[in-house]
Amino acid sequence: MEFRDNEAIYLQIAAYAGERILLGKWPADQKIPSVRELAAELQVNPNTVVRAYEFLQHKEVIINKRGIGFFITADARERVMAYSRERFMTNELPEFFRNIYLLNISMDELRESYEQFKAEHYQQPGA
Amino acid sequence: MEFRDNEAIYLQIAAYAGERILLGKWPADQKIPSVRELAAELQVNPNTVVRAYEFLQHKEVIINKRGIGFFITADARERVMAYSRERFMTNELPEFFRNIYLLNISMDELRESYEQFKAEHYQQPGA
Amino acid sequence: MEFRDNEAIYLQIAAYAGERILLGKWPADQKIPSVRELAAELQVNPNTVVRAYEFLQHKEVIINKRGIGFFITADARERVMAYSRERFMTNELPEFFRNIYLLNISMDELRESYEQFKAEHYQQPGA
Amino acid sequence: MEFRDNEAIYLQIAAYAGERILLGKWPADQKIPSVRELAAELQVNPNTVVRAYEFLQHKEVIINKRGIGFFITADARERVMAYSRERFMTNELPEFFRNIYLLNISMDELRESYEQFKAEHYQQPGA
DNA sequence: GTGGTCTAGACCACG
DNA sequence: GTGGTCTAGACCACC
Repeated sequence: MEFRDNEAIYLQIAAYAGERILLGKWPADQKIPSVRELAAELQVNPNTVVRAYEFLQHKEVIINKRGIGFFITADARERVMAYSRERFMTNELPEFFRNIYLLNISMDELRESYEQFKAEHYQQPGA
Repeated sequence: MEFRDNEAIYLQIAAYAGERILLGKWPADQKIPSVRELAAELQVNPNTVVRAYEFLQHKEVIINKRGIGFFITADARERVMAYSRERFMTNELPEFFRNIYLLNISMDELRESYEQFKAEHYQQPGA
Repeated sequence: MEFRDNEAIYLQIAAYAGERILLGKWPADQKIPSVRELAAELQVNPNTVVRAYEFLQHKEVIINKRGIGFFITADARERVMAYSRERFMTNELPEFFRNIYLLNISMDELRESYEQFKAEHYQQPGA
Repeated sequence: MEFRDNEAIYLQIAAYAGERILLGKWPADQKIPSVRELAAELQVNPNTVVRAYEFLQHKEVIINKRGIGFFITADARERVMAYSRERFMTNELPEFFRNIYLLNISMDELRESYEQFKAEHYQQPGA
């Protein structure tokens, strides 16, 4: 995994976890990698993973079973969806609309571009 | 003017200037507010406006006539359009597509929401 | 039994044992549950019960008869009372007073709340 | 300032700030010490103060004005009162009642002890 | 000057 | 083994 430098690494890790949850790859009650494991895998300092997990724990997306590790909460999916949508609506969408207006980009262009994006990134293998 | 806290203030000021240029409110060759004027108006540190103007100057959108002030360059509009579009396409759009896919937001929802946004922000009163 | 997450589980188990002793439910010389029994009942790691029993043994509240099990000591009640009171007076009470002062909670409120607490938790049914 | 070792230092710092706010020593809109200042004063690592300030910021008790520092929010007092009371009621009070019941401590003893405590710690000089 | 982040490394309690 | 905390030190963007 490679990190963009315009966003804190620990937030990118949290976002990555959120994405896995939304995609159903980390179902409820499943144990997630330990701090040390994930740090080794991502080649970051364990403290950075700790910060990411603190964020998710604070959002009640994961929960710590002491001495054992972190687990996905029962309603993690709904929670991730909720705060992601919240963030999207208030932070990203107005900026996005402002940009496409000023740059004179039409919704039809977007639709086309989006189809291509989905095909590239989320293509189902059996298509 | 109020600033979002997820982006540097000087960049928001530069974006504000870019918007005025794109909307034709700051035409070519026009003098723009002095650093001190704008700092006072926006209630920010003058250094912050300096950084914004440095950014615009570096993009050749404004030019400094020493002792007089900053002026919009002849092809400012094209330049703003160019680098804004560049930034939009490479930075924002992929992230945006990823989000609407994960959050399951349809293009039809977006279209509707966009119409409302335009009505609220860019509606000319005498149309 | 459910555990609070602001205190070590083994200490909560030890406190639970102390409570039973103070309430006279575990009289002197009585055998207490084996480590494995209690671990199974509380659904915790046996090591956790071991630590709780070590704590109580160190306080001379229980004693190990090898091959047989743990037994309540003759003066267990007095010992529990002593160290609990010690802990209460030096650790909890000052913090408690500081809190009710800052939060502006009166002793009358407390008295009322306490009566309710006793009624809920320690009311004997046949009174 | 000296720290107890049964609670994280950063939480003790946050609690110290909360106390100052409740006592009116840090009124709304006031700037609080910078991370580095407070770290030097308390002789802890700056990161530890950062964690304390993160906690308070998350509770909306302080707010960061970028490049300037942290400031007490307008309703900081109410917020500190709210979450402190919440914590007190759910975490400390039941434990406290359980203890005084088991230790057979009367409310009259407490009242007396409390008066003494107040006299020692919060005595007004002009009495 | 301000806070924000990250690394490296350590120690600890807990299960 | 697990996470939680702290230190030391560094670099950075920003105001």
